[in-house]
Amino acid sequence: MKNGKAHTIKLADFLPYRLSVLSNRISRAIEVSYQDKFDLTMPEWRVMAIIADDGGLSAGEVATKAEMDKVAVSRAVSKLIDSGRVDRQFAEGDKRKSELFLSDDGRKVYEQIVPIAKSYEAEVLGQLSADDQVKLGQILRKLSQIDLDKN
Amino acid sequence: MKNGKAHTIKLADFLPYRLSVLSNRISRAIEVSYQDKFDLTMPEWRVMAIIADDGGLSAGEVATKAEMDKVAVSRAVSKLIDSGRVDRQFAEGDKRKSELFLSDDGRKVYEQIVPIAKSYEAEVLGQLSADDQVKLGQILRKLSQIDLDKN
DNA sequence: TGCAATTAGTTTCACATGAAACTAATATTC
DNA sequence: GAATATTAGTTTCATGTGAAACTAATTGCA
Repeated sequence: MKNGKAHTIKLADFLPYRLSVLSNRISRAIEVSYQDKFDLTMPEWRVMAIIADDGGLSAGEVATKAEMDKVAVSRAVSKLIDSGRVDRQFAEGDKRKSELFLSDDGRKVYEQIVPIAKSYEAEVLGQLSADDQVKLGQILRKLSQIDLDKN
Repeated sequence: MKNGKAHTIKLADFLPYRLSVLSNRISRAIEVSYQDKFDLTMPEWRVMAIIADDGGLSAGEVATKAEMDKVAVSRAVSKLIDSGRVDRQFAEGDKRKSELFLSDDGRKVYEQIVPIAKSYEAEVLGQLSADDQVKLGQILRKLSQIDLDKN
């Protein structure tokens, strides 16, 4: 996985590009499967998935957990509230802070999308041996610790 | 790397999500490093990288090689021509078909970005042992063969 | 206790992008 | 040779998103 010359690059061998193309292809396929059916974008899906796992989170906490920009979370939450899939209260101790929950509708949609999403994941993982699946998990865990800020 | 219950999902363990977050973080870091400095977007960079490797390609061929949408390639090419980094001719045998080349300016920009991009790649790969780097390459190659269209 | 700094989340503006429709050129068929 | 289908690439329109600025509420400090 080495790129030869110092001043040329082969995108096909460039790790960031390969990761990006693969990831986009997988994510896009999953998104296409639910976006029309449920009138739901990927940011909205991710917010729902975080809230389903842990009701009562603030928008800021969702942003942190989902590794999403707070603006994106804010927009997704607004749309989810408008569509009746998420309910919002404000914390008693801090009126700025929202507390987000899936509504009944939201949970129904969530529970319908989960098996779809999982079947895609299974299909992807099905390309790999059990050993390679474990290995991939380990590698992704290591890589996800990286801090690439160059300040 | 298994998600337990059939109707719930933990994003943190969901492979497509993990790939997406990791990939976006890496790609974003690289993009930030050149976009202001060179007034260049990621689609433009990718087009340049493909053309640098193989001058005289058509826009359609670039789209195929870069796994990019033809509209995105068209837009990137237009901007690269406007900024004087790419030259375009049209094929003698087919006036619809463009033939794209990096200009001198384009090649200079390209040669400045390549080491930056490679240093990010090296930093990412530096998180892994040599064995794991090889393994990751194998796994990505396998996964990239997947066809997720569900028609 | 009042004021400045900080925080939680929202909105604005400009630009990017997805989807569809379009133009011009070529290939195919009759 | 003409008409139709297809291809290469572009443009239009609507929506999403990045960056910055904003509002309201809370915290910290003098």
